[in-house]
Amino acid sequence: MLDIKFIRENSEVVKKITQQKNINLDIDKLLRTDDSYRKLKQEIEKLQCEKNKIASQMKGGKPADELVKKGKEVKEKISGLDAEFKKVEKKYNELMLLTPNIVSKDTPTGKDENDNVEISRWGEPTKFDFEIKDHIELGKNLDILDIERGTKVSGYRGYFLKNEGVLMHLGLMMYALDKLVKKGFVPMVTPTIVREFALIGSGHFPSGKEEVFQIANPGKLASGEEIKESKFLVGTSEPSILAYRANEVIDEKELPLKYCGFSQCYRSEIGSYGKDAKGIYRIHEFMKIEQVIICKDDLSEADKQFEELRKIAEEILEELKLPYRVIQICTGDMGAGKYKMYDIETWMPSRNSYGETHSNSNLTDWQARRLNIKYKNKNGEKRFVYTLNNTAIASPRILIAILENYQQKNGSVVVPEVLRKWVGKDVIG
RNA sequence: GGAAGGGUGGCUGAGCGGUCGAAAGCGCGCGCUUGGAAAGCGCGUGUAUCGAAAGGUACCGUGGGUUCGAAUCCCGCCCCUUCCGCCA
Repeated sequence: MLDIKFIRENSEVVKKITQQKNINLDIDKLLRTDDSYRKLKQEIEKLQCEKNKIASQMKGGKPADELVKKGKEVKEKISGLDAEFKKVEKKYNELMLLTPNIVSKDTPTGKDENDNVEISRWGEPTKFDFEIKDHIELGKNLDILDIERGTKVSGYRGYFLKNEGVLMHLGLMMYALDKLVKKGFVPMVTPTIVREFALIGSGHFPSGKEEVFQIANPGKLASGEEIKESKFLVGTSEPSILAYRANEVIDEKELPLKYCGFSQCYRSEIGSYGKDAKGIYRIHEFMKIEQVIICKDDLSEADKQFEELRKIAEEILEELKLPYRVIQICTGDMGAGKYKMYDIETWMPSRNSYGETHSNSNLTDWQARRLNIKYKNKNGEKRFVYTLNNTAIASPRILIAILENYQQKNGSVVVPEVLRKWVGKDVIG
């Protein structure tokens, strides 16, 4: 969310960014709603003042008929206006939740992913002097990945990891976790089942709701039991970590807060049925270590943390010796809440291209406003915090890059050095 | 799953229809006292929103209702605690 005052005073800026982010939202309508929201509120407050005065005249003494009558009249007026106010307030809140964050000055303006800008590259696409196999074939031959039985059991986009596939998958998690803990991040195992407010807070709701699996629908079951509240499966531990601090005021001394969340992640992938249909690039569930930083509302501080998050992800890929590039995401490809965003893409030989493995975002106070997370600064003022996040590692997608880049002519796969401790061998196969 | 009791300010906790934005204690801040500190004493100490200000309004888990008037009464929901049962 943005500050409504900011929207009032900079409506042209907000309109422009709404358009640049391809968001279907009428800012003028928001402003009109805000206007009637405030007018109605003031009217109601005036009446409430009257109501309170009448009531206080009756303190102690016996109710005077005349006053009771007057009080009733005021009450009716209030309830009339209140119905109207509730409607306007609801609309206002809906529109506010859809309002996008502004973006950093260096964010490229663009329509879609084709306008993203590559800003750096590490390593060269791996060269092979033999015919390469893709991760599906490698995984099958080495008996570490079974997609056929995965779909048998789980359906489209299902998979099993087996043997060294599992050791590598979990080894990646432990490797990343270990690194982050050493860098001072607080490790967290977070809920993957969350209430709606967490997803509204992170900005995954209301737009993007179809991306999320809902696992409880309010209503009566055939058994007669009643489900009273919706529950959802998170697509990343970010919503859980942020909601962990919802409605809190954090002491400035505690900042920046650095968390790394470990969780299974669920994505419905509705709207991308035909996309990346093969292999384990686009799947319904995966594991991820996510980095989250909560810092004070200072752009240069946030930028520093943002770059730090990026550096950690790069360090991980470099230690895994996987070629990657960093892309700066343009306005049209960015997501409503983002102020600045990089994707890191890792070289995937079978795709003959880089594939997204990390996503790094600075949301400034856009999430903090939704979740009501503040900090108290040295002057005793309460300010909304800034929030940032980046992937540390997400698997099994990263296994595509590892298996394919590390494959050898005989079909075996060399285990990246940093993972050998967990896999227990140098070569698979 | 059964039974009971609860959710009040940074914390503990009183209030159970008007005098309550809310006692008291702790904590915190300022001052007095002191060689300095502790103790003691005095004063202050929630948030949001509208307003230039005076001041208004809202908030006692949350959403409704009753009432001239609700922290207090009634209902839904969320959460917590205790006991029993079941269980990875």
